[in-house]
Amino acid sequence: MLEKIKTYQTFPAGSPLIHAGDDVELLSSLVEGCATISMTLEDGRVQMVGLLLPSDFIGRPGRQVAPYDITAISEVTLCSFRRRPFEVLIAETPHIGQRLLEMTLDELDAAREWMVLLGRKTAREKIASLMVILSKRLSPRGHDVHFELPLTREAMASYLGLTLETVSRQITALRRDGVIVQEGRRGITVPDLDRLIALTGDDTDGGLLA
Amino acid sequence: MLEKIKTYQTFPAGSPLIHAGDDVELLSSLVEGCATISMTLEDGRVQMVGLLLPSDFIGRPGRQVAPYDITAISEVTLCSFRRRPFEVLIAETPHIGQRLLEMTLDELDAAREWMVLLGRKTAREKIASLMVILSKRLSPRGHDVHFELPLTREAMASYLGLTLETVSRQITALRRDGVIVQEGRRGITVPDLDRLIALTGDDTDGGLLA
DNA sequence: CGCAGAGTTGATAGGCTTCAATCCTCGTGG
DNA sequence: CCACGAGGATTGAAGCCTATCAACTCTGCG
Repeated sequence: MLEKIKTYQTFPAGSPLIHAGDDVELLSSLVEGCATISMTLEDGRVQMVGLLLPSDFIGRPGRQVAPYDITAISEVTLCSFRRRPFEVLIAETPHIGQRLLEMTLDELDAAREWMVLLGRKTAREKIASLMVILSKRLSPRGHDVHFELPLTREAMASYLGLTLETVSRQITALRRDGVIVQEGRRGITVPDLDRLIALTGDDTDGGLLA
Repeated sequence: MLEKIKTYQTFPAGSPLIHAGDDVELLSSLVEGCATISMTLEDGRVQMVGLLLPSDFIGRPGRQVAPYDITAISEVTLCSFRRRPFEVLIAETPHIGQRLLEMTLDELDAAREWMVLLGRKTAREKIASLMVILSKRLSPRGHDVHFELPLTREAMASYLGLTLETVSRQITALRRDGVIVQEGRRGITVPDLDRLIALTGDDTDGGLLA
């Protein structure tokens, strides 16, 4: 049934997909590429509050107005549904509603983990944490841990609550210490993931690190 | 039907209500008092990731293991339901599921707004933001803006990603500037709420400030 | 009265930001 | 084919905000 109302769209890198305050008529699933969720203060300071990778969902059933800016940072393909038919579908199929609640709870957990990072971690720990997150989401299973950074230094800074200079310095430091190996500007290999994880400052038992 | 499975319980200030990693058998609604949601790093640094005030919900349907510590910071009264019957109720009444999704989305929005605070705001802006939040939730409507701080300086520091000394200094500074008036250690009056809001750094148009 | 916990205030230090200059890298066009 | 340009990234120096360490004050209560 979803088949009937879905459409695919592709946007170039840098496209604003949604602007805070807009009326949102389309709910989407990110099929390919990478986008960011961000908020801006009065004087222009920006904080990224979410990173969207393939399989992530964009938009909220039951909410007309977008609370955040969403921007493509690589070429992005979306699979979109019009709001109304989708909301009807949810109302009729409790199972989908439950799944949506599950996803929202996961997002909430991720947001809270990120609050700990923003509030209490050092620059070094922040960078290590980001690398671990990206390793888990982008590195193919089973192989050596390797991935391409989908973010510029500026975007990383925005996500981590740092400046781009500090991000650059800390990445340089991690490379000097042999914790990561760089291939070109964006390629990252992690020779020993446990060593990287040890630098995140996270409590290694307490449940959340699934 | 909820009537049949609900029980009331009261806990003294300081009680740990839930410890991260625990199996949670009871879902609750906070009836009276104030509690905090917090996470702890390896070496003991603590970040509060949520503040629970009357009418807030504790626990997640469908999630057995608690991801956070929840602690009473004043005497607290909970209205609790056993997990199973409550989950059955949700499955049978889509309306409740929708309400739960609504509440979770609200929490997510609050968490993301807090990420901006933690990542980008100055100490001054953080304190001002907290005061505004507490004004909105604790000050009786229609009167002058006045409330009692439910948090110690340390708890505020934990919530704001600061130290308690910095919190104390900034509160002193706000009082010196006449933005707030203190009555005793905990009483706060805000003579001009707009002036306080102007100090939060928040963008005053873009949607989220409902 | 005196103690304990919460809060305030002061001095110092450190980590990150800011400002600035330079270096890469890659795509473009002469 | 290679020089050139522009945006991204790195590196350096200086300064500021907040943390840290420490002493002291206030308040309520046994």
